[in-house]
Amino acid sequence: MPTPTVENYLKALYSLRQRIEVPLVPMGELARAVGVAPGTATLMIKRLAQRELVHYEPRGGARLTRKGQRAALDVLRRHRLIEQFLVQVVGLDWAEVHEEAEVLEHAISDRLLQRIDDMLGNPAYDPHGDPIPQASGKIAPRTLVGLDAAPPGPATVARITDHAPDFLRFIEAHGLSPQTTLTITARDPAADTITLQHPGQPPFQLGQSAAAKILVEAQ
Amino acid sequence: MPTPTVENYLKALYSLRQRIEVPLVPMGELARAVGVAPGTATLMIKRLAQRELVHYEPRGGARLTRKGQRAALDVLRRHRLIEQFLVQVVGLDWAEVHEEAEVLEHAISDRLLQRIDDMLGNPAYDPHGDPIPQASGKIAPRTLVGLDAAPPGPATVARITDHAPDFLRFIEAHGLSPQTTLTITARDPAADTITLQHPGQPPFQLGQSAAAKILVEAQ
DNA sequence: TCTCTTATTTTGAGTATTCAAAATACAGTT
DNA sequence: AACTGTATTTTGAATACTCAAAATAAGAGA
Repeated sequence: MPTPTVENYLKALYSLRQRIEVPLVPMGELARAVGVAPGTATLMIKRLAQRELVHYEPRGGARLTRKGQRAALDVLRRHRLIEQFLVQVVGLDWAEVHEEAEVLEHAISDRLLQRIDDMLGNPAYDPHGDPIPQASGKIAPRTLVGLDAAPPGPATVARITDHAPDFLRFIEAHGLSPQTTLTITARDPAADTITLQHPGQPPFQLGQSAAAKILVEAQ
Repeated sequence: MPTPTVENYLKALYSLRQRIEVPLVPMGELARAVGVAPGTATLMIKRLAQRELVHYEPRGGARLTRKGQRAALDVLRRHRLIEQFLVQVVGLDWAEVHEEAEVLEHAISDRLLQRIDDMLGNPAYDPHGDPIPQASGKIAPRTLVGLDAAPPGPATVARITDHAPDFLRFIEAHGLSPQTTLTITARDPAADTITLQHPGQPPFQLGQSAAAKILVEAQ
């Protein structure tokens, strides 16, 4: 029974390992992600290593063990199912649900989670297009490309990797929510922009860094 | 911003003061209600007194201040709205929702609570018939009598004061849920039972202590 | 090899909560 | 008025988490 704090460290470790493709997550990174002083992260990681949730190399960094990854996926499942529930059933704005889920994921019981999963019909993705791990810990595999790296032509938005409310509102306002299909009409490496177009609408530009946060189905 | 622990002490103080009609709640009572050792309760109450949430008389007991009562009603509101939501929207069994709400009441945001309140149409009562305090802290006043003290004749169940899952399942199985109307046909002080009857059904008995936990509208 | 910078670890200390057990106060006998 | 039982308070210690600042290690450059 990990505490909410422990769950947050595991979750952070999991997603940092996804982003940065490094064998070990350095303590500084982790501390920043969790929002604590570096020394605090070191201390906590040593405790987690004792519980065999992480593998820790002093001055090197840490990585989840299989056991730790299992626990992290469990939290992620709760988080994403709650997000989907809040949008689908409760009708909250998808820009707001991340913060809510951040807290509720540590409070929800297995029974309630199960009920929610049933109500939603075992969804595979949350409102941001993030895959929802199954109770077994399995995740539906998908190959996605950032909009910045996708070839010109038609594309279907699959996932938004930045959950900041402002960014999500921008995404929504520009019709870039998951499931939307649009056309990549041009790419300008010099200006660092790509040009997109919705059917029957004027084309518009997106900067490279914003485009990178929008993943589309790989053709 | 009280911690979950503090909220639980305030809630316990509030309901103990309802049940037992005493000016001060003794530390022993409180400790038992919160589930901690007596010394722990004393310690905590002294801290709460410093924060002006309770009035404390050493060797006498404690009672909520106006500020403390406000905070307690706030928790109670969250708890009961969550219960009503879980039964009404999520479809959980009313015997189970108490424990769920016990945890979620400390995790839910004001925004989500507001949304739930709207969805449910500002309910005045939760599934057990307990009144839901309004955001302002007001509670709809009602005069109820225990089934053990109600006069013979027709009666409408309004509130079940014992939230133990087993008892609630018993209540449900015997058609004694809130809103149900039935007839008190007899009262036997010697045998310590009262006899009830649903329209068109055979009468049945209830012991005095069980009957006391079932409140009906006072005629 | 020496030195410097930077990241990491260690140390000392604080908050919030808890318990067990010793000390104390009170109330009710006798 | 002394005695006893019970409830309460105090004390000492533990757990889980945190920070700030001092100490240390490792890599980069001279």
